[in-house]
Amino acid sequence: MADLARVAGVSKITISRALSDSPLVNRDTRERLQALAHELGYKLNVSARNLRLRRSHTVAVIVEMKPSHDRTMLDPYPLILLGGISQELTEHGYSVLLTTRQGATAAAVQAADGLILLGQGSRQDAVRRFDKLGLPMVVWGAPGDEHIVVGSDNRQGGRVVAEHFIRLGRRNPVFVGNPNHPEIFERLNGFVDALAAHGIKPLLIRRDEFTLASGGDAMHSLMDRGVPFDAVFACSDLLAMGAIRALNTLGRTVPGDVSVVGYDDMPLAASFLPPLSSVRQDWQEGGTLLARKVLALIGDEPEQSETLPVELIVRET
Amino acid sequence: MADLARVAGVSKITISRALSDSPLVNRDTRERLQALAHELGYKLNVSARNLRLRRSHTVAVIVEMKPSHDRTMLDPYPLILLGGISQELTEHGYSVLLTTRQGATAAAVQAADGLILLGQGSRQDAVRRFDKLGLPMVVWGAPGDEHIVVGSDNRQGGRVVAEHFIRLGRRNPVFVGNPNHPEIFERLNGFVDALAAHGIKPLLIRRDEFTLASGGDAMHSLMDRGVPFDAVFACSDLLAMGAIRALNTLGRTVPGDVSVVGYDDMPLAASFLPPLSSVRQDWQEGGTLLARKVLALIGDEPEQSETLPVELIVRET
DNA sequence: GGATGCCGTGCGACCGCTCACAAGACATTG
DNA sequence: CAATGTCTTGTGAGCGGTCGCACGGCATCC
Repeated sequence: MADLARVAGVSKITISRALSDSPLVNRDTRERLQALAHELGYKLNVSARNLRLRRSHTVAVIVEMKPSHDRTMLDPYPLILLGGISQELTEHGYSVLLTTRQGATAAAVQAADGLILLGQGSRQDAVRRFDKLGLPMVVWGAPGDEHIVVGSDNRQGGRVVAEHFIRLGRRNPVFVGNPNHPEIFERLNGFVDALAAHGIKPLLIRRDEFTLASGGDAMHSLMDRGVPFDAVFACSDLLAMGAIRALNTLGRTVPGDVSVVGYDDMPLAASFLPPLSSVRQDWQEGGTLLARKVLALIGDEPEQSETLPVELIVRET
Repeated sequence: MADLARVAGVSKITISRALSDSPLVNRDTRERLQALAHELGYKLNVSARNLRLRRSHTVAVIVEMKPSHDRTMLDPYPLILLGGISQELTEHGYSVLLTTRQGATAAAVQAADGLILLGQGSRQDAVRRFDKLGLPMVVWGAPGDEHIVVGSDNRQGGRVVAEHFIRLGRRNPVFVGNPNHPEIFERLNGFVDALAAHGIKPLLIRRDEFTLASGGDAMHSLMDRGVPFDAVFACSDLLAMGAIRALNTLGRTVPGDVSVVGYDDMPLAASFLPPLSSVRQDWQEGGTLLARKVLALIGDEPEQSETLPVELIVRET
């Protein structure tokens, strides 16, 4: 910058002002200096500016990346969140620093202006760990009192499925999933409450893995125990698909004998045989919202948790 | 750090050295200062260090994130790459700065010590754009002369499928995919070459989208044209699944009448009905390799392109 | 005419860290 | 005893920006 100043015949500070479009410098000078900087291929030193301004224009996104550990970062859908976040932050001149929980001790994270936590659903302790960094922070998941949380309305998700089953005349619904996970616990709650209004109490089959095998396994154990059931609410599409396959093998038809609803509405759900009914969340919007709230917090504006509506996509199952 | 130094009764530089485990300071002093720093909750100012050291310990990963634009960042599998990259970089004290091509002009990218490009397969021009940053750079994709590239052996991928078809006695194979994409072009080449050794010339059905619908559509157009075929090599699992569904609808059995092989071996492939044969790439290893090579380049060590072997998983189709 | 104001620009300091270099304490050597 | 070396610590500078404050030039006002 000193070089540039010498070439242009002005002082460093004028360059600095010109490049940041400050109205303090004369319009003509400003444009001349900007053109010159561009021409000479001048690149601002970000580290220097970060040091002086005491901010980094960076938001750290901390994800759970351990494979096969309830919902992992490698699931495609949570990743659309990342897309939404990235887009929104980029638009506002911020960068995304991607880390795992393990890597979050790395130096660069501490330099971030804000924090977004994804997929930490079942680990409130992990979330709390980041409190002490004292950074503006927004969390994806089920709302709680401790943090600013953005998430889908999982309770509504459970409710709409319950109402769907009621409408179909189902009387013995089953819930398959892991209620330790706060988001799924909410789905279960919504499901149970809405059914209770009709005097129905669903059966809970606890399954921690979100896999086809796990869904199939759940159906087998149900049949083995001889429990009567005519509807399955699986808290992921893969579980639902696994369940349907298993039911067919076991000689029960879907949706004839049993109705099945999944969660997330993954692209394949529509072309599954039979096409899978599923609850859709707006991940993209969620990401945008997460980003917007961190930015607001960074700008010292007050913010609050927010819940996004979900939509039941009724197909054949 | 000055404060810390005052409290500890030493100079700034001794603190600095102690915290970076420099052997220059006495072992006891070092441990005492480290303990003190930890106790007082001292956090190194990363921006200051970056400025002084003229490096950021950050690698920018540039992905293609536009939805529905050949392979997008939102496909799950390319994302395992990101997992591998992240893990390897974190282990070496580096951070991942995630950006899209659009966001890559943002200040922070220029501060990165290195660059990894993902999913820019069909846009060599885009890749070239980053050359002028003059940063150590590694690209995922098909090998070329211009850059250091890490990628799967797509040619081998095509070859093993060809050999598989030959072994099954198929004489009229079809390739479905987008040959404009360099990686897929390689698959096609390997496929064509291996078949040529047996005097067979496959048919190419050009499809740009990697969707079920597109796969089905390809089969319909084949049947409409009355072209005889007994094997389909689809360059993605979704295309393959769509093709199988369509073939069934059209009254042709898989694998009775037609053999089908997909690509990527996504988790659902194994539980598809019938279980899908597919070519598997080692994404995780690819990510690790990408990261390792950037780090080497950053450390001024010479590096070269590398190709990873693929594996044909033969299932029922 | 001098006081007052605005506009555009520049000087010097400083953000927090680490480098080159120096220097004191002590042991070793001839 | 001085010369030399090793070990440990400190001094001052500077990485490349931006902030507070000051300054000169010109128009405006009474």
